[in-house]
Amino acid sequence: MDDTNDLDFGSAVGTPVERPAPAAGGRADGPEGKLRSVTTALELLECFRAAHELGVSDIARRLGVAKSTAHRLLTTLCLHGLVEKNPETGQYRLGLQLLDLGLLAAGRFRLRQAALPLLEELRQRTGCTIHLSVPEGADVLFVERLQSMNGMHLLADVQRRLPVHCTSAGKVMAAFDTGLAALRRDVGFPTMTSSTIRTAAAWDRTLAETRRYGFAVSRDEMTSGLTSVAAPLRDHDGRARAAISIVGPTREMEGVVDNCVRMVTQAARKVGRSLCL
Amino acid sequence: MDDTNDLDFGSAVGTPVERPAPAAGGRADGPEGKLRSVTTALELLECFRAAHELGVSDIARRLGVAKSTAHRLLTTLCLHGLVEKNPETGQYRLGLQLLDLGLLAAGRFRLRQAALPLLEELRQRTGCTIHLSVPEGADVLFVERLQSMNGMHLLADVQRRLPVHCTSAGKVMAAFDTGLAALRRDVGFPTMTSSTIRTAAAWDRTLAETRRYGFAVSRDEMTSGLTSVAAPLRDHDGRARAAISIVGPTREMEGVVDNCVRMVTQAARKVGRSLCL
DNA sequence: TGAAGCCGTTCCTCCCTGCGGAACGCCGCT
DNA sequence: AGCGGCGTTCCGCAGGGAGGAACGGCTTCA
Repeated sequence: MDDTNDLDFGSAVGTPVERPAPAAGGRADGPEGKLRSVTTALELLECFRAAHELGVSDIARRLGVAKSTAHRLLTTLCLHGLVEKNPETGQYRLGLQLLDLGLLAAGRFRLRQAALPLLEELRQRTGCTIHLSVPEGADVLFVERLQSMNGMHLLADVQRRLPVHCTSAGKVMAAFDTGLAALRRDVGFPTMTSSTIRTAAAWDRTLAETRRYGFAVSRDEMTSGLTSVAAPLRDHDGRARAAISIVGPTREMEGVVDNCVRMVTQAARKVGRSLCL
Repeated sequence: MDDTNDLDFGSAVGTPVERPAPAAGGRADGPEGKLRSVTTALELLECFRAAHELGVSDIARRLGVAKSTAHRLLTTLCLHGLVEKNPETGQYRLGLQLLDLGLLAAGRFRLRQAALPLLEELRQRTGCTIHLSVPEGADVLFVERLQSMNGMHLLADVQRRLPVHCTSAGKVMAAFDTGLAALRRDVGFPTMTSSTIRTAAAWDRTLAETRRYGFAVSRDEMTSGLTSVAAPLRDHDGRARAAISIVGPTREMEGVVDNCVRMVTQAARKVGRSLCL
């Protein structure tokens, strides 16, 4: 039926994905469709792979359900904008909201895919651990982490989610995302080490500085003994959507920060370009 | 026509969903949605606007439903690939299938949007009616039609969906889409006028020729007295996804076909480029 | 170190929701 | 007119889908 998904997604990508195979295309009772109506709703959407516009009866036939059922599903999906009714023809077609959700998902995936090779290159050239992160609430979430031996004992217990104000990736994203910066200001600045930013004034100062330079450095602000350098990935509006960062032991980073800044900035720019952000 | 401006929702998402007390008949009809489970499933997807990865309990809280309900929804969505479970964190995130569906919708919409200004330009420069079409089954579907005075009486009753073998747009798409060509060959070649293609041999010959030239002309093949010229919009694989065509009275088109070919080809190329197909 | 608090997952029960079928009004075709 | 499509609405019945409790695994804190 479908499954001709030739979009080259992260095949060589790190984390695998738990997914128990698509429900075998046939009608009949899906062996393990748990929520009937949700399942048929999704099958309904799949129908639009075959045709651009479809009528109620047509869909009912394809799904093997009663006309009334198809109609009910369609109006529900319409309400949420996943499907639209073409007033000219009275037929239904995929809606903008679906496009919107798809783009939401796309952002995350394309990001990782486009970034990975460059992250790997960074790791090899620096010998440090490389992070790819996105903002989430008032925190930064590490989407990808390429570990290195260097200072591993310090990184071993690093979380996947950290407050935005004590990581270089967080600072650089907040600098180019006023919403994110404000969110953290509202939530407050928990202290992690003696170097952690702890006042709104210091926060704003840091952001202004970061905006000026275009990158951020965090020295012992999250974990003492660890330094990181980050550059933002910005979309067409200039808003930061992600960040790439290099993390290493502070004492080993001392002399090479400038070099790291150069490399991470360049990598971020490259990824941004390849994504047409 | 149905322009994208009248999307009344899109912000209808944030509604905190007040739960009717369990087991109490407090109707009060949910703010939206006829199918409860489908609606909450979609609201669930919307949750991922706020955060990249979410856990079961978190989602249950956001939706105001029981943990088990959220879990059931998630596993169902997982089965269809709209959501994935990150085995590392045990959390859920948007899945590839969603991206895929989004792209499906995107194709249709971005196409029209990108093409419209160029179609308008074509209409003004040619004084003819301009069509933007996509394949659908073994037919061609007109997604957009910019009417002109020219030969209006002939076009008045033109359908929105026509067999692929008797329109220039259909021929040019079939030429660069073997699946489409085969589908029409299977379905057969209904005769519309004396000029209509009526054998598989003629069909294949026409397609080969079209491939060679990169455009197609239909003279009286659908409606006698009407001539059209079409150029394809091809994706990165070279497969045709849509076509732009110029339609006019045969007697007025006689001398200007070459000109039309030039213009329609150029317009198609421009649209293709702006879509990064 | 043990208890308490999360978490995700499973099971069970009961009632409401969402199913199919029938009926309606509307078209285009014969 | 009659027929056979369409999309839409209504209704009654039953099974799907809701919540809640229980379980095992984890982290946290006293």
